[in-house]
Amino acid sequence: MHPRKVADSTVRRLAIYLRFLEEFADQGADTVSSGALAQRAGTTSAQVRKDLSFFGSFGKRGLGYDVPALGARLRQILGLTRRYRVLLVGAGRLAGALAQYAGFAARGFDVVAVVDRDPAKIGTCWGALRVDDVDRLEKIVVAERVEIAILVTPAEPAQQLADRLVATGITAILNFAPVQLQVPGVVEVKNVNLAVELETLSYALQHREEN
Amino acid sequence: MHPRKVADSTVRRLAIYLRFLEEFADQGADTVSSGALAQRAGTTSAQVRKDLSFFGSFGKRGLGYDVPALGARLRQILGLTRRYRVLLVGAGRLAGALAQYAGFAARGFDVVAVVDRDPAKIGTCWGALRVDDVDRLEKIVVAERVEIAILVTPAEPAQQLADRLVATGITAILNFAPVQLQVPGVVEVKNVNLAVELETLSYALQHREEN
DNA sequence: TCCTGTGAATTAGTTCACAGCG
DNA sequence: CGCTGTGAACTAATTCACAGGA
Repeated sequence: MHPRKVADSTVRRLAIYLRFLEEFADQGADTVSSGALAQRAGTTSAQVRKDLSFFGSFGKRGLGYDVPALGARLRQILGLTRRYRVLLVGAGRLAGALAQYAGFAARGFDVVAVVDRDPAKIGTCWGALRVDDVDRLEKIVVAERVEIAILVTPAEPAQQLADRLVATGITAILNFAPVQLQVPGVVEVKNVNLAVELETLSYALQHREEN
Repeated sequence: MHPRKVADSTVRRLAIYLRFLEEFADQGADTVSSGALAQRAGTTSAQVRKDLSFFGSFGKRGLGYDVPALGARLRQILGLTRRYRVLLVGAGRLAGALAQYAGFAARGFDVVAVVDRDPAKIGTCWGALRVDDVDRLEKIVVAERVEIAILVTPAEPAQQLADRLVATGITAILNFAPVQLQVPGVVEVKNVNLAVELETLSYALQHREEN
């Protein structure tokens, strides 16, 4: 049922399939084929079937997949049957965008606190949230029962903040700082580097004509 | 020199190496070994050497790589020896964060225009930028000589906007909308899906104990 | 017949290991 | 010696192709 190790690329695609499954559900479809999902997700039907097969077989031959059932199963696989309490470390513009981002709340990720170092930001309100002093990070993690931290700081303080987060027992970090965080093996880190994304585009532009 | 096809994963790592190379340069180092770069970037020395070897051999055996020379070469490979004119399509909070993001400007990506559909946003100013009407998208792309578009809209209008961008001749799109854009083969698209990143974290949390 | 589930084949990507140059 | 550059070996991921159930 749960294989030892599933590729990160597979997990990402499952999340994407779930998004399109919900779209199909909204349109009232009750079954969907691997081919139809693949088309929406930009992959192949074999890839969809293989990805799903790591977790069991939920399709009906000749028919496809039951839309609500597969959706429920994907949510279960992805751990989306419950809500998560998220802390934003850093209160810059990007943090502000993430705090309001409907896509997080819709998937069960609730931003419950924001901290920053800048006295000018501390105490200001973001909707229902109040920006707190980063000095109180440890207290906040405990009091708010934070499970996931999103690091949205410059590169320099990121490692030290990660160390403090890990010390409080946080085991999941989404890192937007352009550093490779050193953390114990039990801590899950996913890195997002927006500049790198643009740089891969400029690479592609640069090299396109040369083929 | 420029192989037919270099893996996306390699290009991403090159961008990351460049970031750490600049750090080494700031610290006054004049040479760096593949091992030192690997440590910072969270990979192996063999991986670093292999990645670089796709584009030539710039190291000195027994010594390592010349920091400024390798930096210049990586910038050249990644197409970062010039500046790019970027259009933001969508003027939400995330777009606002991207418009101000120092990491883009530092790498040569200049946001030269922002468009939105919402009359309440059109005409408002973001620093030196004025939010323009999305109806004028085609005119703006031409007048501002836009080369890269960043799509920061909800899912629904994204494909239609991509079609319009492609029609104007844009060949590079960074897409934050949770859809798989259908574009001609000459157009480069990179997708960023922030919710998917959190979902891979929740997957990891869900499955960690089960090993 | 249609579409899934899955071994097998293939392709892609990473790591090894060592020859060779500074 | 030390560290690069690179074929060879290995591992991972994707695609093929088809048996088999609805």
